[in-house]
Amino acid sequence: MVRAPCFDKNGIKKGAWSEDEDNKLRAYIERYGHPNWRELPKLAGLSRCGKSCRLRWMNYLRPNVRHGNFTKEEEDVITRVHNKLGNKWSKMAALLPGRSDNEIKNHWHTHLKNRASKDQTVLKTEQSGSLEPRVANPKGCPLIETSLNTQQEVEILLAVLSSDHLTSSSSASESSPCSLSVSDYAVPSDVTPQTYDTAGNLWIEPLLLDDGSFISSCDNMFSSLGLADDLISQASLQDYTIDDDMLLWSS
DNA sequence: AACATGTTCAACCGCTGTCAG
DNA sequence: TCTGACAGCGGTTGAACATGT
Repeated sequence: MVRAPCFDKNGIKKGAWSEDEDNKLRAYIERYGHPNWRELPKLAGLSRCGKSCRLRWMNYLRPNVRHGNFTKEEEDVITRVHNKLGNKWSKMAALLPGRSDNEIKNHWHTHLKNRASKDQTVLKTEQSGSLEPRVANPKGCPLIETSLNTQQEVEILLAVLSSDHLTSSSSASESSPCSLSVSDYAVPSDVTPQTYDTAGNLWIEPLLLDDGSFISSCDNMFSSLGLADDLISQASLQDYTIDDDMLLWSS
């Protein structure tokens, strides 16, 4: 299921990697690292281009890379992130240790895409005729947009809490405010992706930042939002607005 | 058994973002 | 500010394998 090896006009080999090539690449990187992919193949004695070496290393040879079936949890992460961000395979890979962006992309196209489109159809069918905002849907995983501070206007994506923790303020101002209470549960010190709290009812997705990094703990999350500890411990965070499918919030 | 068609996934390709000079 | 080199990303390809006729 791989491309047959061949050589281009410059003598650069293409196609499937042999075991010998893998061994050379692995041995070289383990010894010297990969400060310069372009130079690496020459130094490692490989007739490959730097890109090909990088791809081979990142997808198959680097330590801890995992292959084989995706778990239900992994598929859930992929589906949710795809719903929010689209084809951001590298961001998904960052959330799934040991999985490469290429593998996630392949898995999406071969297994999850059709399933997701079916789900969308069902969701639209269920939603038709209803004026309920998506935040009311417990599994709707609403997006929350915010900014780190007023200067930066850095939008971060939150896909934070199940809407069990989001309650509409019924008095309904025109902007349809919601409150998000963080006082009802203990904030775990190390919330990893796909984590439930001890009560089993808090689900937190890691927070994806514009720079591609993500926040994987509550402490990290709240500090990044500029929330003081005492506020975290006691407050209901007010002044969200619902805009279309999103919760909007400016710090 | 032979062929056609569909599926899977490793690898390639082109583009974009970043950074140093 | 511009330019070139480089790394990384995401779309696409194509060959092996699986399944159907």
